[in-house]
Amino acid sequence: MALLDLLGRRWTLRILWELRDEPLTFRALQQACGNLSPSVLNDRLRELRGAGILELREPEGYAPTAIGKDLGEILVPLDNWAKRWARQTR
Amino acid sequence: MALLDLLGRRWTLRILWELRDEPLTFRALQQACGNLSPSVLNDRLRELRGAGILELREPEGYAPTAIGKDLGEILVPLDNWAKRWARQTR
DNA sequence: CCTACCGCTACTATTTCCGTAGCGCAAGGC
DNA sequence: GCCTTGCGCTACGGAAATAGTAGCGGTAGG
Repeated sequence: MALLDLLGRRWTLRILWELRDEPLTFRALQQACGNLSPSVLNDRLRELRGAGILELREPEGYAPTAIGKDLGEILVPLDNWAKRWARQTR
Repeated sequence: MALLDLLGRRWTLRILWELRDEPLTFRALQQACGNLSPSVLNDRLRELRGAGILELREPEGYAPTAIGKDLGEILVPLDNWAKRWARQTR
């Protein structure tokens, strides 16, 4: 799975998560991720755009492509799992 | 999502993926991940054990816990998505 | 002109990761 | 006894990724 190499980078999953329901500008995305470094953010965005998962739509900002949206939906069961998991580890 | 911080580390997803259907020993797991450094592998294993997702079962090796198995199953749709994605980006 | 926002780059410091070697331990031959 | 094999794992130095801060060039509006 080459995908795991792409997703297994810091912030990649988080970025997809933040963009799951609305486009965000570069800076809004940066804030949403807790003011992460613009250098790293730009690296991730370049990778995700290169992979055809995200795109930059002026003037709304960054948004998932069609296939990117599908990937975003896979994160929903992941979120549900995370809630159960948080309940258990507490 | 604190989960994304945990999963958004190199090799974490890959480790879960490799353990999805059978337990592996430390070294077998290391091989399965392309001979990754034992130091990093041990870091990830410690984190995943601390999170209650994996456990070390003697003598079979590392295996997902009950809740860890559930997480592993979420990776299946992710794999399906990856196949479609690979077809498209080609 | 000045202000405000945009995407993004440059640079350095810190953290993480990689690669290699090898420890201590237990089990199985000989 | 004692040698080999495999186990989980640690130590350590160098390489690479990430973080943090400052600021560039561009556009739009007052």
